[in-house]
Amino acid sequence: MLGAGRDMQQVMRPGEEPPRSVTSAVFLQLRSEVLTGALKGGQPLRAAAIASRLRVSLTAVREALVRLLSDNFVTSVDQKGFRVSPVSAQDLADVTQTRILVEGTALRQSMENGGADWRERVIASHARLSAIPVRRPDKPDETNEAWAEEHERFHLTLLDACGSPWLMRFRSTLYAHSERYRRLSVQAQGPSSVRSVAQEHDVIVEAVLTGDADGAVEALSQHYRRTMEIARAAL
Amino acid sequence: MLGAGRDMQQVMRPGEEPPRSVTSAVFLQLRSEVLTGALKGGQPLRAAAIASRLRVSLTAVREALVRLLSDNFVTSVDQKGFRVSPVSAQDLADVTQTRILVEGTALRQSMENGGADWRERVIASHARLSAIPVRRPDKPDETNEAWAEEHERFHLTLLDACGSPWLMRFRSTLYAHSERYRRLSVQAQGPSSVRSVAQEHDVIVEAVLTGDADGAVEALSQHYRRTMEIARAAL
DNA sequence: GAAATATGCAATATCGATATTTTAACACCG
DNA sequence: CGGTGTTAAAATATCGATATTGCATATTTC
Repeated sequence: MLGAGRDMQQVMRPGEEPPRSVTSAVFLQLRSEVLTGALKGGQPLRAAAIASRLRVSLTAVREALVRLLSDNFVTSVDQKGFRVSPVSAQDLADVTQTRILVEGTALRQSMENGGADWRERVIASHARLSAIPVRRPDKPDETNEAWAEEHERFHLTLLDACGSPWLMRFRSTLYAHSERYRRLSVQAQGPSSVRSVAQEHDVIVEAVLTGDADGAVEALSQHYRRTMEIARAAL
Repeated sequence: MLGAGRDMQQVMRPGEEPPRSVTSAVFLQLRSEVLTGALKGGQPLRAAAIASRLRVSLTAVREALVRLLSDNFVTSVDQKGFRVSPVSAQDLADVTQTRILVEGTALRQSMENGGADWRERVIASHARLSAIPVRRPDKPDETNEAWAEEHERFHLTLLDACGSPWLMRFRSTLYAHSERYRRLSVQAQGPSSVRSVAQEHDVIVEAVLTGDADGAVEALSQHYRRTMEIARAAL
């Protein structure tokens, strides 16, 4: 199965290394499937079925499922197995609000702590992101994975001078959940609505470089609220 | 092993049900040992050794270890196994600061959303906590487990009207880590320093009942900063 | 003598098989 | 009918054994 990564398109996250164990490979695969919506919220995850589908032992699948508990992508009850965590409008609102709290705080601290090198990395990451189209011309109704990866890297860079491993940990989880909702909405509405995400990023970066913390946090918050509004329509 | 819970004193957390699987029992046991300091920060966790100590299979131990990753009580690297997460002054500061952010926000929201029933539960929980001595007369150099459980229940009650599952989830993790540091400091300094924790709780409750959100958050923050100061001395 | 490579051992990871528990279908009784 | 107990099937959880990997030490090579 360690070779299976090659024929199974997986959602990659910044700084993530290729799996060095079967369990990790299964974990990445299942996380991808939850994230992209191949596995739907509320759906039971039957270890045996997954094991035979991925040609892997039960043990490896169980361990991967337990790992998914960390991010709250699955839930479990003793003797009753695992389920994909459900999606809901309430959860979307909660994810968004909590994310604004966590990332807003982290952004402020990043702006305080970050030096010239940090600002340069923000500029560079922003430039890289701007160069990637949100949708690929050949597949306009799916998420462009290259964009998605660079998009997280950009938001990560904005915050990574904050100096708080705990905030960054929570950020990571909340980002992943936001991303699940975003992908759901992309699937639901097709290529039609092309929102001006790029412009929103521009506003954030400008405020950051100006040193306007309140403005930057507000722009970031708006960015997430808009993401939420669009995703809510898709539920 | 499911019977082993009886002869292994375990740290219980509010609302936690007794384990219905071997894996859960091992998980609770190991979490207790990390929390109480029986397993020290940085120490490798050898699955085989734990399995034979607890008379349980490797699989159960591995699953329990993977579950501990959720709370960041252990870390792991593929092919290199598991380690107890280290403690440090920086981490203590980060836990405390992040906790103040999360719980401060949750407390504000709780005060907005919570009705008369909530305020009554706060009063009741505070009363129950006040009736339990911080140290048991017979074992003055250990944590009184009954107090510890009610103490978390009190802090939980303060926030549980906030309406944000995500904040409550993060709260739970941060509380557990704070508790680890607190227990380290109790062991380090013995029964000598009896801080006026009860008074600090009184101040919080008074502000809550008065409807003074800023005061309540500030009192809560102070409470945690003092906890941190004492714990820092023990590192 | 230092760097690179082999070797044995200890620890991790994976597997297939088995035990236990839940679930749902169905008969039985009130 | 509605509830209750029984039981077969399905799913989860656990185990012991094996394969794989990493690490420290010894050995070779330059």
